[in-house]
Amino acid sequence: MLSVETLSNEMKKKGVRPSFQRIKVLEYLHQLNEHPTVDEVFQALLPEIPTLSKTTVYNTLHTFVDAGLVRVVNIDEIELRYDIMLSDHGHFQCEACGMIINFEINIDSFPMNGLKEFQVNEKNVYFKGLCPDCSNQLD
Amino acid sequence: MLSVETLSNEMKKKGVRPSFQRIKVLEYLHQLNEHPTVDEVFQALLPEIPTLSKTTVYNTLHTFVDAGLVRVVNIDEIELRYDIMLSDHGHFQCEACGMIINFEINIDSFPMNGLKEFQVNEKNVYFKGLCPDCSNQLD
DNA sequence: GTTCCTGCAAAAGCTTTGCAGAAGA
DNA sequence: TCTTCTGCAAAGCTTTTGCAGGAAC
Repeated sequence: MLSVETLSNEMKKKGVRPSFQRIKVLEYLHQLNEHPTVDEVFQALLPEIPTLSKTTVYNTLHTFVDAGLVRVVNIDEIELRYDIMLSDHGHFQCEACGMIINFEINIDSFPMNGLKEFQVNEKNVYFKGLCPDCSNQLD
Repeated sequence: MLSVETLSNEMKKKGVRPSFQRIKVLEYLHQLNEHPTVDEVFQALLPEIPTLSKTTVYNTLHTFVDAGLVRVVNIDEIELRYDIMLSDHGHFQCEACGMIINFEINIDSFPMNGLKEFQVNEKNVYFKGLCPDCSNQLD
């Protein structure tokens, strides 16, 4: 559990003003360590912040993405998801239960052709399939 | 330019009835060889098929995806895109002009950990950055 | 005092659903 | 005849925008 000061400093370093709502959103992303949708963040914080509005969650997540505190994960075909883990990694989504996990992957070592003159700023890898639990249940 | 028979056979092989609208959509995907959105397909075919409805484009693309004739590309954060190229490849999207290109990539050779017990059915790689043209214009 | 943040309400945009008529097997 | 396909209209959902009040600097 990260302290409020740690979270505040993380934001200040990126030029984001640490409001109460923003601290709570960032705290939630850190402790969940998953890939929530906007609505999941909103629903999770609503009991603690009854006056919270979904607009604020949108604003906050956009601010975080712009500041480089959070990454957008574009696996789900309906809703955007947000990931606090900024280092290069892949995502795996189970087609049965929908869960998303990170996995280590060395993206720089990819053998690729045709991008020699391109300036690559962002690399994303996502796989889909069945997680072990769902795979066993289907047997 | 693929003939109507070739396109029809491609559909029949996958159990899709080759209607006029479906042939036109598949023909467009083949000849464009890019990654259009639903609306781009719709706008492109509207002059030729003035009675075409966007619902039909949605229906057709869903049918194609279900039949394995087309893949969904999930790069753009707003709209879904459709790709006629079924072999493994990566996508690169230019952050300035928005264009999307395919690039060769040997996904099976990825060094990865943590997915040993997972059944992987689909692999996606997309990069973002600047294409050579936009990169030069910014200099 | 000025700028930034929050959150309600409304709008916008993409996608899906219901359904009736048309087309095809 | 029976199933499938098309396309209009309406609904559903996620996300964005406008704006007014409040908080922070």
